[in-house]
Amino acid sequence: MLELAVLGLLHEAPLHGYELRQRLKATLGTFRAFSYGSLYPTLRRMKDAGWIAEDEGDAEVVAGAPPLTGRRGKVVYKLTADGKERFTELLAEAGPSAWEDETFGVHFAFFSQTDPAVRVRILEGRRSRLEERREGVRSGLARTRGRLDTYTRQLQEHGLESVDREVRWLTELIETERRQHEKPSQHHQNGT
Amino acid sequence: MLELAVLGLLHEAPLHGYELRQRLKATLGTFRAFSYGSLYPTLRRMKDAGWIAEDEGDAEVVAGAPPLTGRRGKVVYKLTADGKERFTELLAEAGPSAWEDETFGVHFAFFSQTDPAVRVRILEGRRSRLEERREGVRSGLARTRGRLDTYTRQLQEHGLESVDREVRWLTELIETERRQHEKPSQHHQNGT
DNA sequence: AGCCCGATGTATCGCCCCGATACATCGCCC
DNA sequence: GGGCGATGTATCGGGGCGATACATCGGGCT
Repeated sequence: MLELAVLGLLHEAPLHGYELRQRLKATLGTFRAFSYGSLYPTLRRMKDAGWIAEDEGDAEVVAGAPPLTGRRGKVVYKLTADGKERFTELLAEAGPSAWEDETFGVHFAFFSQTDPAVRVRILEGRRSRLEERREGVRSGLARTRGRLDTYTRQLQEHGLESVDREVRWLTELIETERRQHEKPSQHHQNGT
Repeated sequence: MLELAVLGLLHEAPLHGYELRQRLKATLGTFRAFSYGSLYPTLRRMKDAGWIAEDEGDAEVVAGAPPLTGRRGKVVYKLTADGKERFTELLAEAGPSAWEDETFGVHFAFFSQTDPAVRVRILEGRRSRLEERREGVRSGLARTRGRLDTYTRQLQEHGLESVDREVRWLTELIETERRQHEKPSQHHQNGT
């Protein structure tokens, strides 16, 4: 997951760890943060795998700064060719894991780099996943009607509404996608 | 976390692992599941710590079933005295960790066993945590206005609305709590 | 009668991520 | 000249998750 996010951010510009984290927060918004405790090890893993590389050569971007005594300084990372390939690969995969809570958000954040058909696939997958969950909670609520204390019931209902809200959001997004999808070719409606 | 949840569920009745998981899903609703991969190790840890104990003696509840050749059978767990104490302790703590996403839900699920004053503390803590987050995202959105691509912006806005919705939910709950809090003794109504 | 399958049931393993913590420097204000 | 908050890199322990393995039970299908 973090791997995909890092790939996506570095795809736009080289960054160092700290900045990467800021961008992560800004890009993913409310639903995910990724601590340094995950970021740095991931960066190391990705470097070892060859997806990213240190970009020490461009350190002169900060040349206006003082001589830097013995200091380690920032480590700027950039995507390698393999990394770009890997990014494309991950974006195109879009398996069932992509409709999981956390994963979905990361995929969504990089939708502008994603193939339109894949976008729709992910949105629909996410939606049906949520619909299943909604049904599960609904039937559970119906089955235990009355036997639940106030707080538990309220928790369930609040969750239910949240899920429902996201389903409606996804539906809107899917419709928008389809509308834009129609332009390249002619109008043609498809079934399931 | 799981520890608190298990304590809470066993506080009502002895259960075995599988059933515990079902209850977990039914009680926590949409926001958390807890896999067996966490449950069983936790059960072991808690047993070692002395909070829970195997309740093999009551295995006769299923006495109607066949002789059970050499089968291991269900392992039913129940709370020990220490476990009950621990549960009460955890419920009363309600430190800042209790307003974190995952933790809050678990605490909330057992609100009916929680001291009213603590309930309000948790709800308010949770609310201010969310308000901070909301402000962060809001200012971030304002700062990067326009420079964001459609999808990233939409993700942020959706998240923002979700947070806002939960804040309103919490506010309602807090008001309800306060109203009930006002007549701790007897018939003495007329509120704010 | 024979068979498969899905629900019930316990358990482990490797991986990922988080929070806490440590340490160092920078720029700035007082 | 001192402190302090932001910037910056890094590690560690622990908890949770998904995948997986294995076993039994009840029921339905043929």
